[in-house]
Amino acid sequence: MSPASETLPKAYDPTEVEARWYPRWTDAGIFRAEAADTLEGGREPYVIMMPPPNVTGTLHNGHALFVTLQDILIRYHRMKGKNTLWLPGVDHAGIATQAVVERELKRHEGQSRHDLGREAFVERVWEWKERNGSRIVEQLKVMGAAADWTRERFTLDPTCSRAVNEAFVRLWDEGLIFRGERLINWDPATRTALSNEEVEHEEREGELWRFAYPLTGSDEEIVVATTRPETMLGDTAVAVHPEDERYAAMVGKKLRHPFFPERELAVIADSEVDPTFGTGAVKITPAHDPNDFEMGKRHDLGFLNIFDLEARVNENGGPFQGQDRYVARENVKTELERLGLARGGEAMTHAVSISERSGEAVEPMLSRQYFVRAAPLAAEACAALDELGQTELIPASWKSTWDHFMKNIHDWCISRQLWWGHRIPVFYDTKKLEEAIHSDASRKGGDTAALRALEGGAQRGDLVRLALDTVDEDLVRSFSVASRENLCEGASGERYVQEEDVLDTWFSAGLWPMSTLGWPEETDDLRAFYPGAVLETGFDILFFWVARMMMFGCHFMGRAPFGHIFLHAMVRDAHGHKMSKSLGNAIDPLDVIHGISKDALIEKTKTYPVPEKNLSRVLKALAKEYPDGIPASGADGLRFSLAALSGQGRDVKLSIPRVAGYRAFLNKVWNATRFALMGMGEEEPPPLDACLDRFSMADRWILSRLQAATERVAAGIETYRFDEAANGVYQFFWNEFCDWYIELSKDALMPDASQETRQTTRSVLIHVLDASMRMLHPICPFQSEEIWQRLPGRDTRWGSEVPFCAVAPFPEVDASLVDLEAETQIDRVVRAVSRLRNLRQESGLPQRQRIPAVILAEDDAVRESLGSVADEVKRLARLSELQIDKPSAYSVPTQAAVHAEPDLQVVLPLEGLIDLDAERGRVEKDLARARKELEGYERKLGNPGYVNKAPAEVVEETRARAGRCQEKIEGLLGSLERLGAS
RNA sequence: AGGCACGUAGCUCAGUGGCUAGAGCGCCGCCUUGACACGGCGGAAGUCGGCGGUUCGACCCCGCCCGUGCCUACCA
Repeated sequence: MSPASETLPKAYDPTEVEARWYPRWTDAGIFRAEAADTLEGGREPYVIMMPPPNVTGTLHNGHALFVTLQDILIRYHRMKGKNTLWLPGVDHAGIATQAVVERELKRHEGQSRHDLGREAFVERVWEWKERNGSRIVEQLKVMGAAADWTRERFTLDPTCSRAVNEAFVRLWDEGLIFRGERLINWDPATRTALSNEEVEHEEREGELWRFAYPLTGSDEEIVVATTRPETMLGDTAVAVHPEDERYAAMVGKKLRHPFFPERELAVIADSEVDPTFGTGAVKITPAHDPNDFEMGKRHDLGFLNIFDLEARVNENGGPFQGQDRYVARENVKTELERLGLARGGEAMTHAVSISERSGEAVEPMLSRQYFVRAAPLAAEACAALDELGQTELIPASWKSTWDHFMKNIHDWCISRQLWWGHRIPVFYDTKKLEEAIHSDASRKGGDTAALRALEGGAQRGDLVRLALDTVDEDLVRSFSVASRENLCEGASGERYVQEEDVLDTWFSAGLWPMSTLGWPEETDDLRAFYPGAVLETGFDILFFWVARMMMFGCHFMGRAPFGHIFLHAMVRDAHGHKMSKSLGNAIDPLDVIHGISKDALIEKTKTYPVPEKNLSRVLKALAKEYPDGIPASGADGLRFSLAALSGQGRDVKLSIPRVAGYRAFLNKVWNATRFALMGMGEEEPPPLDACLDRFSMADRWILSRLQAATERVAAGIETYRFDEAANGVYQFFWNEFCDWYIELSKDALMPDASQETRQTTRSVLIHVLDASMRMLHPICPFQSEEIWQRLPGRDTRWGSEVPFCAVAPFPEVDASLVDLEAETQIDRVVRAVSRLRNLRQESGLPQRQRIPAVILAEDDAVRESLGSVADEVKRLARLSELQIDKPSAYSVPTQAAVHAEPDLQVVLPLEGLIDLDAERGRVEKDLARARKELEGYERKLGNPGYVNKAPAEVVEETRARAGRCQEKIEGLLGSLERLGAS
C-alpha cells in the first residue's frame, strides 16, 4: 500500500497532464458524431458550428473565449447524453488573406500579384494556407476543443464551393441577386469594393472650408462649405433648403464652375438640406457622396466620377489629373484662393469612413457591382425570431439593435475585386454580347466605346469588361448566365467568359451551417444536424455573419439555422482596452497556457506592428504590467478564468493576477485529491449506497451541498451564465468541501477511527470527488479527466463502457440526498468554530496556544449535536478543552470573551490571558453595532405603514430579529459589566 | 444626433423590492496544525455615480443629470 502522496506530486503541473489526454480522447473517437444515432437511434442532437477563424491567422484571446464557452456547452451536453456535434473549420477570409500574401510577396520577392498573374498568385495563397492553416487546429487542440475533426471544413473546399454556387444561382434566378450601378464603398488601398459592414466610422479633426461659386451672368455668388474641397471637381449642383429665403431667388439659376467654364451647375432646392449648417448651401457631388448621390437621383443631376481606382484624380479633374485626393485637396484650395473665391473656414471634427481592412479612408464611388437584395431575406430572418420563435437572441438586449439593423438593411454588395475567394459563377455569353453591344449603341445614337472596340476587333476579355461597365444594365443581363457548372469548361467553353470578381467572404460564411453538412445535397448529416442548437460568437459580427446565416438558413432551408444566438463579450486587457497587436497589448493564449518570461514577452511584442512612436511606451507598460512575465496557467486555468470572468456584460477583462487566482484553485483541487487518496492504496471504498445508514452529520451535509452545487452549475451552463457555473464549482469545492468537509472528516480517517467509519468517509470523499470532477469537466477537461481516472473504484462505479470522464454522465441532482437538517446542524458548527476563532484572535491569543472554551445552548438537541462533533470543534478552533452546557449550569467568569449567536453562546474564559481594556473595546464595538442594528428594526416597527402593509412574515421576521438583537445587547452589557467590575 | 450597455471595497466583478450588500486579487496581523505557502486562520475597507420620484420599504423599479464604453447614422 503506497501512500498517494508518493504517486501524486505535491503541486499540480498542468503542462504534463494536459499533453496527455487530447490524443486519447480523439483516438477513442469520442468527439465524433454519427448521423445515424439521431436518424435511427432517435438520440437528440446538440450541434454547434464553430465560427471559422481566418485560415492564415493565429488564435488570440478572443478565440480562446469562444473555444472555452463552446467547448463547455459541447462537453456538458455530451455528458447529458446528447448526440453532440461541434463542427470545426477555417475561413478563407478573402481580403485579409490576400493582403497578407501580397505583403509577403512584396517583401521577399519584390513582386506584386499582377506580376505573378491570377493563377500563380492563387496558387501561392493555397501554399500559404497549407503552411499556416494547421496552426489554428493545433491551438484549438491545446485549448482542449472537443471538436469532430473528421468533419473539418474550409470555406473554399469543394463541398462549400458547391453550396456557394448553388445559393448564388438560386438567388439570381429568384431576382435576389442583381448587377447594378450604385454608390459603393471603395477601398483605394486594397482596390476593392467593401460592404457597409466593412466600413468603420471614425471621428477626425478636419476643416469646414468655404468657397464661392459665381452665378453665371451676374455678380452674385453662392458660398458653400465642405470638408472635402477636392470633390468640387465633380460638383454638378448646389442645393439649398426650399424655404431658405436667403437663397430663394437663386434657385433655378446656373453657377459657373471656376475650373471648367463649360460645366454649368444648377442651384436646386431640396428639403434634406439643413439651412442652419455651414452656409445653408451644399455643394453636390453625386458620384462621390451618399447624400449627394440620392440628391442627384432626385433631381436628375449629372454623375461625374473624378477619381481612379486608387483615388487619384482622373481625366475629369482637368489640371488636377493624377493627383492623390489629399494632394488635390490642397491644390484646389490654393487655386480657389488665387481666384479670390476662398471664403475662409474653421476646424471641425467630422466622421470619416475608414476601411476596416486597410485603415484607409473609403472613397464612395459610382460602380457596377453585384448585390443581394437584402430586404426580403431580412424579413424572413426577422420572422424566425418574431412570429415563428425559432431563434432566441441572448442576451435579449441585442434584440433592439438587431431589429434596427434588419429593418433598415441595405442591399448587400457581394462582389470583390480580389483573386482569393469564390469566383462569381456568372458567365458572359460572347455571342449574345455582340447583340447587346449593338442594341446599346443604337439606343445611344449609334456610336459607343463598346461598339468601336467590337468593330476594332478587341480582345474578348477586354470587350466583356468594357461592355459590363458601359452597356445598359438590362442588356448586360441579356448576355449573363448564372450557372452551377463552369461553362468555360467543355464544348461550349469557347463561347463563355467568367466574371473575374470573387464573392464577399461572408457570402460563403453565411452558408456555413448548411454547407458544412453537405447542402444542397440531402445528406444524412443535414437531416440529423440541421438546425444547430446555438450559435455562439462575439457581438461584433452580429451583422457580418449571424444575420447572413439567419437570412440564408431561413431562405434555403425554410428554418433558422440555430435555436439560440448567444453573443459573448469582447476580451480586453486588464484595463479594458481592446486587445490588439498594434496596441501591443495582445496576449497570445498559448503564452498564458504555457507561461512566458518578461523578456520573451517583450521580444515578441517587438515583432507586432506597433507604431514606432509608441513602441517604447508600450514596452515599458508591458514590463510594468508583467514584472515576472506570465506564469503558466495551463489550458484549464485559462478556460476557468475566461468562464468565470464572462458575465453577461460586454467586456471580459483578462487580468493575469486573476488567472493566477483560478490556477490556485486547480492546485487546491489537486491537493484535495491527494488528501482523499492518501493512505488508500488500491483499496476501493464501498459504494455510497452501502453506507447510507452510517453517514455522519458532515457526510450528510456535504452530500446535500453537492446537490445544490450540481443544480447551480447545470443551470449556469444551460442559461449561458458561465460565471455562475464556474463560481458554483469553485465555491462548493473550496469553501465547502475543502474548508469544512475535509477538515471535519480528518478524525474519521485517522487510524484510531473504526474501520467502518473510515470506509464510510472514504466512500463519501470519493463520491464527492467523482461528482465534482464530472461537474468540473466541461470547464476544465484535462485536470478533471486526470483526477477522475485516478479515483479508486472507477470501473466498479462506471464500468468499462465509460472509459473517460469526458463521456461519463454529468451529475444529476439526487433529491434523496438533500438534507436540510444536516445543513442546519453543520451551519451551527461552522458558526461556533468561526466565532471561537474570531474571539481568540480578537483577544490577541497567539495561534499556537491551545485554550479552553465553553459553548452554552439552551436547546438539548443543539448541545447534543455540537457534542457529537466536539473533537472536531476542538481541533478546528485549536482548543485544549471544550465544555458544552446549559447557560444556567455555567457562570461566566469575570474575565471572559463572550459571543452570542441566536441559538448558542461561545465563551472563552480568559483569566490572566487577556488585556482587559482591549476586550472592553471589542465588546463596546460589538455593542455599538448591535444597537445600530436594533435601531433600524425599531424604526421599521414603529412605522404604521410598515406594520400594516408589509407582508406579515416579513414583519414577523423583523420582530424576531429585533428580539434576538435585544438579547445580544443584554449579553454584551453583561460582559461589559463583568469586565468593568474587575 | 439616436440607440444599447455600464458606473457597487484600492483593483476586477457578483448581487436580490424587505436578512447587518458579497467574492477573488491586493492590503494588515497571526500560523511551517499529519492534502495544499498556488496554503490555513482572523481583520480592516463601500454615503452601491448624483439628484428627484414611486413604495410601508429602493443598490434593485421610474425620470432627469454627470461620467465611461460600444453600436448605428447622409448634417456637407
